[in-house]
Amino acid sequence: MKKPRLRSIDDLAKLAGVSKSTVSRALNDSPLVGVATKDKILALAKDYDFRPSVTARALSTRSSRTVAFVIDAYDPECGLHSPFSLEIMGGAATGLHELGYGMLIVQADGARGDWAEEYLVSGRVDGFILMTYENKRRHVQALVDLEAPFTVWGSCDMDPCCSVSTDNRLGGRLAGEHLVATGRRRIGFIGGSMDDSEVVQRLLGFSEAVAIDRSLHTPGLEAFGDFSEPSGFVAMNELLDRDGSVDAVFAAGDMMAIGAIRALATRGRRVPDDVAVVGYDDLFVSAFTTPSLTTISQHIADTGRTLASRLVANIERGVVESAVVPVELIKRDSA
Amino acid sequence: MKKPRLRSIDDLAKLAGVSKSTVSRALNDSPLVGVATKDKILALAKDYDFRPSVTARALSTRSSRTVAFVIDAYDPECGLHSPFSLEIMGGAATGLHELGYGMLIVQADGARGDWAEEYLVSGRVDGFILMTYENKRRHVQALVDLEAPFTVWGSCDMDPCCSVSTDNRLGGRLAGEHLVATGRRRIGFIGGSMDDSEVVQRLLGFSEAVAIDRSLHTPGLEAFGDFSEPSGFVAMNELLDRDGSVDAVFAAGDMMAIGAIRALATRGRRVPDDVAVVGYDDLFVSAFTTPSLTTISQHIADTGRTLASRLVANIERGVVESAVVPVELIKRDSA
DNA sequence: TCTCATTGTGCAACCGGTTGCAAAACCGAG
DNA sequence: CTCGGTTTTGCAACCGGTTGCACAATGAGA
Repeated sequence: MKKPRLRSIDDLAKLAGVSKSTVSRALNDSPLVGVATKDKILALAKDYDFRPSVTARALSTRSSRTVAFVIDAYDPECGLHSPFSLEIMGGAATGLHELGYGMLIVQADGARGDWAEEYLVSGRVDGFILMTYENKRRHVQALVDLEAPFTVWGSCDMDPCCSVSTDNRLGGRLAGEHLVATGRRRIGFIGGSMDDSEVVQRLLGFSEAVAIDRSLHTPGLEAFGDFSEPSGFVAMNELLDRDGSVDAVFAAGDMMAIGAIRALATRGRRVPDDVAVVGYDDLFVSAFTTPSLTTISQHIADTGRTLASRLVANIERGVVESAVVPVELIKRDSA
Repeated sequence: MKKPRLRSIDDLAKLAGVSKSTVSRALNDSPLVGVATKDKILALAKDYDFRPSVTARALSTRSSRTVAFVIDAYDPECGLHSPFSLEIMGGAATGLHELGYGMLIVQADGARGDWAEEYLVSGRVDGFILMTYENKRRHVQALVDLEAPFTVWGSCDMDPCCSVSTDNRLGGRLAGEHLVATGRRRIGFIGGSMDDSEVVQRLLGFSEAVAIDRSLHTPGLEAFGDFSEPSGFVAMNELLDRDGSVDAVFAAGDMMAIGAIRALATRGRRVPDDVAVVGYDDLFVSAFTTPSLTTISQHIADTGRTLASRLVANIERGVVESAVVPVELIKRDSA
């Protein structure tokens, strides 16, 4: 039998011999419909493969069931080129889908906060997942001003603010302890900017671990990049120039660790024999570098899902609660 | 002066002392409004920072100005873990934004084609960008059956079908020629599945280049993976077991090339001194591997933009026209 | 001054759902 | 059989835009 396409809830209503309100209620599993009627309507809907218009629904309910995943286009750590952001995004997409939400990709221009209104006020999205380091305060402020539901990756001291972050201090300590335990004597640190509290915490934890013997790490043995690979390359060279006896480095991001390894290779140092390298993030590629990278895992995919579920909780129930996902040392070949 | 938030076009109409139709036309830059009226309305809109509801607009015009970027969750080359897909996605997001479209991330389940209806029929999106290898035919067929506008990455012989691909044969030839020119004598090939026409073409071009001297490459010197890094690792080991005198490999994907390099390192072969490696794709990370990867660039970001612009052309003007983006050899350290 | 185009503007229907409220249907108890 | 209460159902308004069509205003030509 030929089944004409059902355009709207009205068509389905006619077919079932009821009113559109009843159909609407049946499709939303409302208790205000009789069981028999509901079953009949649902069977019919399934039979005709009917899909109600999400647009109409959105207009009527003033909620789009869509959120924006915002990445700062020019942020080296969080831009569209950053493997880290992209992996978080994957996790978030999965989480949102499970919760029945769609995910829109938005590239924010660091300069203007205007994107927030563009997407929220126009009703395109119900909330935001924010992925940014460099302009975090500005972006968060824009969202707070708008009273928009959002979650943000990384620690955030603003209020109200639902952040999902990891225990950076613990991560730093795990890295330091591992290097100390494997007998390293001169351990350097490569960070992102010290304006970034993530970096500060990682360094802090790292220092604690190393502090059992002050000779292991001196404050001078630190260099800073921007989380990008080339900046890790540069930073490693700086460290080597400053102190040729370095026998280990802890980099606060895997891409920088990878850059450091490249610098070491260029200067003929073997990893891990001459210099051990520990990274931070556990990117997808980090298992496949040569040598594979020992690193602190932030369980990126889980983090993405958490960002998703917290945001939905905020949108639907007004719950604003930050989360901390666990970190873990992943032992591979580089240290 | 305090500016109350304008909820709708009606509010703005009252403010301007005109009807909502006029406001609607003014905002859409219709020629049916007087210039003076239009200017006045636009000024007012700007002043009050008014954003019309995209939802209402979508309902009325039956177009969401949103497209879905579909990735096959379980496809090793195109899943959410594939750097290649993610980079294309970045390009597509940029292109779509420039064209005033939003991009929704959809993870398709290879098994069911059901996602297409879910998103199109419900009016969530106007079209699809398809990123898949393994289930390409099935997915494309689903879209064709729905008469949905879409563009697909990679060659596609189905009709109607707007594909954006690269000249794989030329790419393969460039790789082969480079290896021959640098004096390699025993050149292996690592492909994805031969069911994949991309791979077939790359091998074909490669063979042409190498054919000037049949001894350079023998049909037996081929191994196949699935574009993932571990599969490249395995394939490289196979080649080495089969013929220890291999002095070069062309891998049909960068992740496999990276896996091959790891295998070579494990077995104590130096790259490029003992064995040269050429990849395919020019991923973001390929510049940062150790050694950095010589590869065939597909200009991934441009490709993403092209996917976007073709799709929009299809949606808005019904134009279905495939595109081929140029390839280029990027010389780095691995060959 | 009167016509007739030519613009410019407004009315009202429509897009396809949701939902408050009234009314109908049903039920058991008295 | 009537009554009061509990389900079920339907009507109609609403969400916030777009657009066909009728009508008003304007200006040029006769």
